[in-house]
Amino acid sequence: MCRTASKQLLNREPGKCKAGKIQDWIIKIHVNILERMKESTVTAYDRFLSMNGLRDTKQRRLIFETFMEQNEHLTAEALYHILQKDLPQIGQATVYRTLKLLCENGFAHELSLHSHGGHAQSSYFEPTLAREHHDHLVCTQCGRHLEFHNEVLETLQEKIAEEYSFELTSHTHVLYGKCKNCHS
Amino acid sequence: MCRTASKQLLNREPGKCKAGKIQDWIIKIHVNILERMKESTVTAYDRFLSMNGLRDTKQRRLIFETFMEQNEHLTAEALYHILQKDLPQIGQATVYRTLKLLCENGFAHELSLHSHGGHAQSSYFEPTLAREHHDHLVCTQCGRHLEFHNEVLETLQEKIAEEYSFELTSHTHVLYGKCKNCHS
DNA sequence: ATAGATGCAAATGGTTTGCAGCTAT
DNA sequence: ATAGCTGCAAACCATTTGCATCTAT
Repeated sequence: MCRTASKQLLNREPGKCKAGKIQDWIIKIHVNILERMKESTVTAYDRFLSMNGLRDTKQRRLIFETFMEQNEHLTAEALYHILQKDLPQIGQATVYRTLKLLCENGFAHELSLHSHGGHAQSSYFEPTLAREHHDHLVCTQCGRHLEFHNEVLETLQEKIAEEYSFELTSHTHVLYGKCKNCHS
Repeated sequence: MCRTASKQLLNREPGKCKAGKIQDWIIKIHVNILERMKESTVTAYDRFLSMNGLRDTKQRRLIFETFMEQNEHLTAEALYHILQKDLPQIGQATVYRTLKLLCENGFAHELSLHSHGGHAQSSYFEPTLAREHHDHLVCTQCGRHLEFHNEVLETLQEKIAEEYSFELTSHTHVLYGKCKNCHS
């Protein structure tokens, strides 16, 4: 049982044999890395504030921390509702202003996951943090969204940009369709 | 001179030699194909109207024709201004309504080329017509946009969708960066 | 003390909608 | 005749902004 390929490592119960121990280490290291990243993000945030003469206010700090804890993207409105639990008098404008600030400084980025125009539809925000870059699959029926990442695709994009002498800074890539549950 | 590679065919003056003649034919055929496509689009439009009990009004026809002549994507507003020259009393609402109708029925599609949220920014529309599918490169500095098409990328998207059991219907793929002129 | 941040309410602006009158069928 | 269209103006709605007030520095 302990001879199984490393591929299967992560499906095992920990501590059962040497492989189990290795798995424990891996998990420990992983958690550690995440912790460090979080720490360094907070540090980066502090440095960012002081370097730009921006004030460390109660609401700004709370928005930053609450937002960074999210591992799913969410709308400004949704974040606002979460924040209200901790600080009832917080204003929507402050949330929007702070989110914008975070986006402009690499702590967050904004996504438009709606397939097409219509009434203004709210955009989503996600923390840049420890998360790898990813793009999205959106179900046009139930609205569910999945994330995907494909290295070949990323490389391809860079090549295309190069071909047109573009200095690539970001991209939007959303695939729309019907998800497993929604196409009969 | 007539021995040049076919690659160079299109840069030559027509009718100078055999290759010139071939070029003339190619152009003729190409124009012909475009004509036919245009014709069949108009026919499809007529059929679409009658099959759905929709009326063939002056404004609807004009919007359709004017829009289909565009070979660059444009905003509803821009189209509205063009239309006003031919039919001054036309209303924005009619333009929006018709554009929506065209999108819903495969004659047009809508693009959001703005990198990120902010105030509602207008989306672009482009005729489906004879144009191949393409995606966009947008310069975040000067706003210029280029089109690109990459078959590998398209195939890759299909594979990704398949991997997640998604029935793909459309996608948004925009690369943002600085164009040749804008990055010093 | 004071530049900067906040909360409120009003403004924005692309797009949609209600409605009374118009027009293809 | 009548169901569908149109133009107008008002409504929508996510986001931004002006401003008086508050607060980190």
